[in-house]
Formats: sequence, C-alpha cells, structure tokens
Amino acid sequence: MPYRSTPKTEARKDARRKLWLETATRLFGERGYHAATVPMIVAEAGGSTGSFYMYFRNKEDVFVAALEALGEQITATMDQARAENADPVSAMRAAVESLFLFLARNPREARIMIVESSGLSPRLEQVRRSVLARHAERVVETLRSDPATFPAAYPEVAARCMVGAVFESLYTWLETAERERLPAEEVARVTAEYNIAAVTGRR
Amino acid sequence: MPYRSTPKTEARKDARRKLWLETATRLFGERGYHAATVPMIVAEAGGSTGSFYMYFRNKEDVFVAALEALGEQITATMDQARAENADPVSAMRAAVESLFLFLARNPREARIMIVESSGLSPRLEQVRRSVLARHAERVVETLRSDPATFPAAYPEVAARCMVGAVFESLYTWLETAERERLPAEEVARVTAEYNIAAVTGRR
Amino acid sequence: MPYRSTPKTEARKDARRKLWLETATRLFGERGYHAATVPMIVAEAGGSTGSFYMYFRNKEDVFVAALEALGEQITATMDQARAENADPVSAMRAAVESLFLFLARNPREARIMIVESSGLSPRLEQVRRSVLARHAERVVETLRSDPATFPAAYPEVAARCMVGAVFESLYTWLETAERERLPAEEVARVTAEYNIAAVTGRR
Amino acid sequence: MPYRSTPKTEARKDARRKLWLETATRLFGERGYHAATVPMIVAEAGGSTGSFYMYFRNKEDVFVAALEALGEQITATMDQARAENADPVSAMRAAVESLFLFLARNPREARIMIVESSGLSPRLEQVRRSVLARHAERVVETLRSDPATFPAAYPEVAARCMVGAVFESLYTWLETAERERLPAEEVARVTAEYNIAAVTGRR
DNA sequence: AATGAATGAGTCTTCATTCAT
DNA sequence: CATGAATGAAGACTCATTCAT
Repeated sequence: MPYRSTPKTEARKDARRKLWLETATRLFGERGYHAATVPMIVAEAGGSTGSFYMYFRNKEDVFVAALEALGEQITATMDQARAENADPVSAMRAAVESLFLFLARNPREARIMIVESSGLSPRLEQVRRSVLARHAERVVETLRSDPATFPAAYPEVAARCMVGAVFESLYTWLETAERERLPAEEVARVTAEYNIAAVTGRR
Repeated sequence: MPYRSTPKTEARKDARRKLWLETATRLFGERGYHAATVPMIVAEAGGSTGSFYMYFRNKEDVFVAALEALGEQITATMDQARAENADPVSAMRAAVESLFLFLARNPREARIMIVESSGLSPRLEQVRRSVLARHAERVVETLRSDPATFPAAYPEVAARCMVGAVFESLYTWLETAERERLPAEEVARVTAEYNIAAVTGRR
Repeated sequence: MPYRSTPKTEARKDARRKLWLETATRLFGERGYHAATVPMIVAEAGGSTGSFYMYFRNKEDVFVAALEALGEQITATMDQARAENADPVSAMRAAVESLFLFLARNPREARIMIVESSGLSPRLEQVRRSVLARHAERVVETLRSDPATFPAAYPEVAARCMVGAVFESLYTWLETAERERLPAEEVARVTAEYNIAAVTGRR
Repeated sequence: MPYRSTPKTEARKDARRKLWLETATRLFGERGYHAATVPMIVAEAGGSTGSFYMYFRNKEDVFVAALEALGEQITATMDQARAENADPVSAMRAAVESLFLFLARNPREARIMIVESSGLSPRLEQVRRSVLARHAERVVETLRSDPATFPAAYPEVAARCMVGAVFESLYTWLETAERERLPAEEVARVTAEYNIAAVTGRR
C-alpha cells in the first residue's frame, strides 16, 4: 500500500461530495432547511445515509457548505462585474446589478441566502452573517477608495443598507407572479440606481 | 344571570390571551419559531397545554398573531412619526428613524420580524410578506404624494429597497456587541440619510 | 317549598334530556362514537358542557341511553308488525321486514346499532349485546311457540343467524350508492324470505 | 458487494415485519383499534417507535395489513373446504362450517374482523367492506353456478345474509362463557344448516 | 342550577444520527 | 469503505371531565 488513496478515488470522492452538495442545495432552496430531510437528500442523490455522514458531520454542515459555496459564487460574480468597470460608480452599479441578476437567475440559491438561512441555529446564523459581512466588506472598501465620490460618513452602515436593499428588492421580485412583475434587468437597474443615489448623494 | 358574559370573565380571557401572546412572542424572539416549543410556552406562561389551544388553534396561529400585533405596533409608531412632520422629507426621515429605533428597543420583536419569520411554512411566509407589504405601501404613497421631491421611477421598488435597507442595517446593529457598536440613534440617523438620499437624489 | 320540583321544571328537564339524547344520537350516527365529541354535542344542542354532565354521568352514558332508546323503538316496531299477523310465519316475515325497513329509513340509527357500537369499551359492547339479545329472545320465543312450523334444533342459534343476516343485508344496502341499489322494500322482502326459508325448511 | 441485498437481510426484514404484524393483530384483537396504542405494540414486539414506522406508514396501515392478511387466510380456508366437496350443497356447507371454525379457533382474529374493524375511519371501513365483499362474491358465484339447487332470486342479498348470519352466530358463541356454550362444531353445523336451508328452500 | 374555562394525560408521528454487518 | 435498519427523544395536538364562579 504505497499511498493512502488512489487519485481515482480522490477524484471520486470530490465528485461525490459535489453531488451531495448540489442535491442538498437544491432541496434546501426548494423546501427550506427543516423540510429538507437527510433521508430526502439521500433519496435524491443516491447513496446511503451512512455515506452522507462520511462527507458531512451533520445536516448543519451541508447547509454551511452550501451557504459558503454560494457566497463564493456571489463574490466571484460581483468581482467580475467590478473588474469590468474602471469608473468606481459604474463598478458599483455593475456589482449591484450582477448580484441582483445572479440571484434572480438562481432563485433556489436566492432563497437559501435570503430566507432559508434565517432563524436557524446560532451557528448557522453566524455563517450567514459572515457571508453577508464579506460582501459588505467589499462595498466598504469601494466606498472608502473614493471618498470624494462616495461621501458616506459611515461606510459600514451604507454597505449594510445596500445589501439589505438588494436582497429585499430581489426577494419581492421573486415572490411576485411571473406575469405581473417587471423584467429582472429593469428591477436590477432601478435597485442599483437607488443605492447609487444613496451613496453618491450629497447630504 | 342577567347578562351573557360577565365583564370580569371577558376581561380575564383578554388578559389571558395577552399573556399567552406576550410569552410566545418573547420565546419566538429569543429562540426562533422551531426552538420555541408549545410546552415551553406553557411552562413560562403558566396554565396548561389545553388552555393554550383554547386561545390559538395551533402553534402557527400564535406566531401569526404575534407577527400581526407587531406589524400594527410598527405601523402606529411610524404613522405617529410621520404625523409629527409636515415636510414630506422630514416625515419620511422621521418614519425611518422611528422604525429603526422601535426595533432597536425591542430586539426580540425585531428578530421575529426580520429573521425568525423567514423560511417557515408558506402560510407564515405569506403573513410576513403581507406585513412588509403594508409598510412598503405607505412608503409608496408618500413617494407618490410628492413626485417633485421624490423622483422615483418605480416607487414600489424604492419602497422595498428602503424596507430592506432599514432591516439589514438594524439587524447588523443588533448583532454587534454592545461595546463595539454606535449608538442606535446615530445608526438610525445614518440609515435614514441613506434612504433619503436614495429617494430624493436626481439621477 | 311543598314539593321538590315544580312540574314545569320536571317537564323542562325531560325535554332537555331528550334534546341532548337526540343530538347525541344524530352525531353518533353521523360521525361515530369517537369522532362525535362532547363539545360537539354541546355546540349542536346548545347549553354547556357542565349542563351535559348534569344529565349524563359521562360520554358512555349518553351512548348507552341512545342505544337503549333505539332498542326500544326497534322492539316496538317489530312487536307491532307481529301483532298485525296471526299466522306465525307471516308474523315472523313481517317482523323481519319491519326491522329492515325501520333501519333503512333511519340510517343514522342503523349505523349506531350495527357499526358504531362495535369495538368500543367492554361496557358499551355489553349494552349492545344485551339489546341484540333482547331481540334474539323474541325470535326464540316465536320459534318455540310453534315447533311444527319451525323445526329448529337450536332456536337460539337460529335467532342469532337471523339477526345477523338482517343487519348485514341492511348495512350492505345502506352502503350501496342510492342509484345502484334495489328498493328497500324489495331487499327487505328478499331478506325476510331468506330467513323464513331457513327457519321453516325441513332438513 | 456482489448483490444488492443479502438474503439474510431480506429475510430478517420479512421476519421483523411479520412480528410487528402479529403483535399488532393480537393487540387489536384483544383491546380494539383505539385502545391498542403504538407504544403498546412497540413494547410488546420489542424494537422502537421509529422502527415500527419503517414497516408501516402509520397505525391505520398496520390495521389494514392485519385485516387483509386475515381476509386471505379466511379465503384460503374456505376455498380448501369447497375444493374438498364435489357436491355444491356439501361444498357450501363445508365452506360455512370452515369459516365458523376458523374464527372460533382464532378468536382475536374474529374480533378484528367482526367488531374491531367497524366504526373506524372511512378508509378502514372501506377495507373491511372490501374484504367482506370478496367473500360474498364467492358465495354469489356458487349460488349462480347451480340455479336448480339454489333458487335464490337475488344471490347478492342471499350472500350477505349468509355472511351476516355466520358472523353473528359466531360472535355470540365467542361471547358466551366457555362453560355455558355448545361445542363450536355443533354451532358451526347448525349455522351451516340454517343457511343451507335458506338458500335451497323452495319459497 | 348553569356555565365554560381550565386541565393534563396520553396519542400519533418525525427525523437526525449511529453502528453492526 | 458502504450500507440502511434501528433508535428514541421530542413535538404538536385532542378531548373527557371538573369546579370555581
């Protein structure tokens, strides 16, 4: 036994884990944390209960993993949007719009981020807060980077307002019947405008 | 038996119901919807399981009642703030600040409104949304009442952004350790400014 | 106070008790012993829980009273049928038919007698058996009264068979959709024939 | 892992299920559907509540399973009795006697079939009716197969009468104290005679 | 006599997690 | 490594009955 695990096995494990995670994410998004049971996840992903517990210590763990994976996707999306715009205001607008649109196109993930991760255990609550904090942090940096354009007295507060505004705007849009709502792009734009006006406005 | 129900009894029932509601509200705020069990509520409020079910059809029912009572308190608070200010901008600022401060002073109620009422059953979700919708509606009215001052293209979107911004700002404040955070009044003011700038800003 | 209770009060009490009994009978027939709750009976009959317990020691008690009242109605019906026929065979036929028809026309009462009074507490079971025994007893008497016509070796067994046959035949009829079933009179007649043939047949 | 489920495991599950079913059947027969609680069944069969619910969706389910297993045993018993007799009348007599004797020897099962399955939920009621209908159907076939011998105008009615007669006769016998009652074989014979006379008798 | 609020034991059921195979 | 049967604590809810008013 010259090595602990064959590459093949290693890759398999990764693929398996990814499958667990995707299935769990989907179910959490569709039914919520409590309603998505472990047996349910097992039934959908294949495999066995025991196997599930080899990849995650417990149910909370998968949820945390799902939440963090989600956080990274969002970060990546927003960073890219920012990178494509030299002007700080355009960059911020693009970041907000991309956040909105990413969630609008991934409603299950949006649900996890916005509603299903609330009111759970303290630990989960904390993970959710830390994901949000990461995003807020980026906004704070941007605001601080150009005080002339963004005259916010307390960038941390502004950043939170911005995140809250986007989430609530997006969630309302998601809850509205498809036939009655405006196009996502339109609402994304208006939401971005709202926050741009807020952070650039002279007071 | 000169009358159907003695005032005494009637009053007692009301008092009893109020006690149930307050106890339940407190526990929901402290531990969340799922973690606050009926036996727990019974133990804290005194009385018996059966008695609890005489006042509420089921657990969801108390939660709905708590949520709606809360909604009305918030409405009243904000209406009063608005009534005390003739100028629309001041009125809006006052309303936002009063919302923030009301929740900051009633953290358990804030938790219920912001986090604990998310991700529950569809019915509960819907009640939460309808309470929020009521507040958003007021904001929309104000925005519409003076288009010169509030040039929002889509007041409904703006209203949602505002509600979301306040909630997120407030919730972050609540989660921050007391020693590290700014005074509530300060954050309330800054949050109000954020949103005032957003709705009055020319774009 | 020359007398314990005024006639007026006495009459009232009787009327009240009768109302309780009728309401309870109806509900037992419609929903079964367990599903018909005391609060339900109170709600339908008017009055209060406490009042209910002034007329009956407990829920079992009303059921017993209902069952016995029913037993007497059935006895009366059958006795009358018998009395109208001099010939023993005709008398028996008439008795069976009248039993069938009485139950067919009072389906709720039939349910109580045939199905809802089964599988309950030992005491209730025993009451049911004693009501049935009373009917069987009459049949036994008739069979014994004319051994030449009714050559049954064991009249007690024959009587039970007869009762069982009528109940099952009737209950099947009741459960059959109205559009698909034969007229009650026809089935009553056939059922009577079955039993007459059974008790008169030479073997 | 050369095969999906080892015969050993498979066999174990079957044995376990059988044990649950037998224990439940016994308790239902002894105490009735309502009085036989799930915890009781668990205590008697060994195992845990959760395990019970792995084999049956709910309490109703075990009862249905018990009722249907019983129905099949009865069917098998009667079919065998019929098969052993070429002559239609003898076959019918044998079938009735075997039904009576099977139940007389399995009093708990008899209770389930005759009394404990009445007056329960609509679903349970329906299962009971369908089991009875199956038996009645067989009788109808036999009656129809030889109209010269069995001149019944409505075989369906006759079949129901027969089933009812046997059940009631049997149940009365079961309820009678052992010291006071006739031998089961005797009552079975007399009951069979009753019904044979009924279906062969010229009217 | 009448009321009806209060009681609380007891029911069914769920599901995260473990561990023998 | 994988399996999936077993666990059992815990939850929501019901309803016959009592008793202070």
